[in-house]
Amino acid sequence: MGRPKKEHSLSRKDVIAAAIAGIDQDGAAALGVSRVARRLGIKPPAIYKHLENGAALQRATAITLWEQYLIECQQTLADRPITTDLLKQLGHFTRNFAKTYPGRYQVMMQVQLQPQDPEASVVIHKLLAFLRQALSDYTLTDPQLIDVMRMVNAAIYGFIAIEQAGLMTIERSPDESYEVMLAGLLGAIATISKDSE
Amino acid sequence: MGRPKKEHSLSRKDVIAAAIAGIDQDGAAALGVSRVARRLGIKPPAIYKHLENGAALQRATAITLWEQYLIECQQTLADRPITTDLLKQLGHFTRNFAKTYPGRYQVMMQVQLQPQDPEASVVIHKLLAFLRQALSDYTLTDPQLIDVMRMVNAAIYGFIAIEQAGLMTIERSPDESYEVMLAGLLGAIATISKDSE
DNA sequence: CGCAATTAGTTAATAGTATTAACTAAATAT
DNA sequence: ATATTTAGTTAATACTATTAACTAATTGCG
Repeated sequence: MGRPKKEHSLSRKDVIAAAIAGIDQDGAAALGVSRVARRLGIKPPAIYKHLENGAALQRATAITLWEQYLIECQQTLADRPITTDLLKQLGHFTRNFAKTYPGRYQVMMQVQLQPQDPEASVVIHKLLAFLRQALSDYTLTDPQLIDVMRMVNAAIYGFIAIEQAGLMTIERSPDESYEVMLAGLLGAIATISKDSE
Repeated sequence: MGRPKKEHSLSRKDVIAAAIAGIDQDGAAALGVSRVARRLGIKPPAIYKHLENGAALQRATAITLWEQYLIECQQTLADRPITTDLLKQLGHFTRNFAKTYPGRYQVMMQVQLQPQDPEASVVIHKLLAFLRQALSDYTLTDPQLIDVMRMVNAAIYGFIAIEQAGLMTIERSPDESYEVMLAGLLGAIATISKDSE
């Protein structure tokens, strides 16, 4: 038999949603053709009707995760008063996000997006726009902003990776340590910003 | 037949060396039980006589790569005059290393070392000692040094990942951009160092 | 020396993964 | 009503990791 029998068949979106649900339940390793198919109650080859192959499934899922992360981040920061600076709040949101959804965060950081892919390009530009807003205190050109995004993302990722690996050492609490790093990043941004004067 | 016939059998070191050779030739994906066994001319199960399982093979290989990276780095920086500051030179060496050995660098950054593992612990402490030397201009406590290593490693990794993914944008050359980021990191280190006064 | 234990392999089997090809039935569109 | 498209199927191929059972060569020892 070809199709099961009735009505509503699945879409690309459903596949990605199932992938994300799987990641939340079973970790980043659940992001594969077979695992996702099993969760949807279909056979693995059916996935190929919706996505080119396993790598495309990974990329599409990672892009969706970045989009959802950004939306959540914007909502969270919108509620809070604008007393402390936004970069620190962004840093804390991200660390929190990584703790709540370790699988999602791992996928976001490990799956390499392809800038040729228009979907990836769109979400990257959204992230840049948000970062510019969060850094409105600083004067940054577009390329400087990209430098900053790289550095911020990377530093936060590195911190979280080491923290989750249990590599944190005794003498200072991770919370404190994280504050110090975020402050350091602000120092770095100031340096970059000053450079252009 | 059990053993092939004669003399010299393989050691754990040989297995790891073969893994590294495979990574250099075919990329990080070559770091698997089957691929390494094929390269050694033995059957996959024989690998388990030298390493507990596939994950252990990955970790042991990553540790060896970090050790070799450190040795190369020390040699390279030892030759040069100490005119510019060492952190920048370390940054440039690392970016160069990643360009020369993309597979090795990917493995080093993606394989999570386990701090319980004494071998991993040893190499981490060696890296810290080297970084302290490179940052002798700054006054840093031990935990601050760890903060700095996190940040430096992560920022450089993020930069390189984005560069290798082709995500670099037009307006500024990657070289310039990298300089700016390293300068930013120095600013961050200064901030961290000042904090303790 | 000779025998036992260890070592480093083997083969065979299980189970999981991705992927392609050929097919089919339901839904859709002309 | 019929043809096409869609979303699935099954079957097959080809990898991957891992375990169990076995074996032959080497090593250690009385």
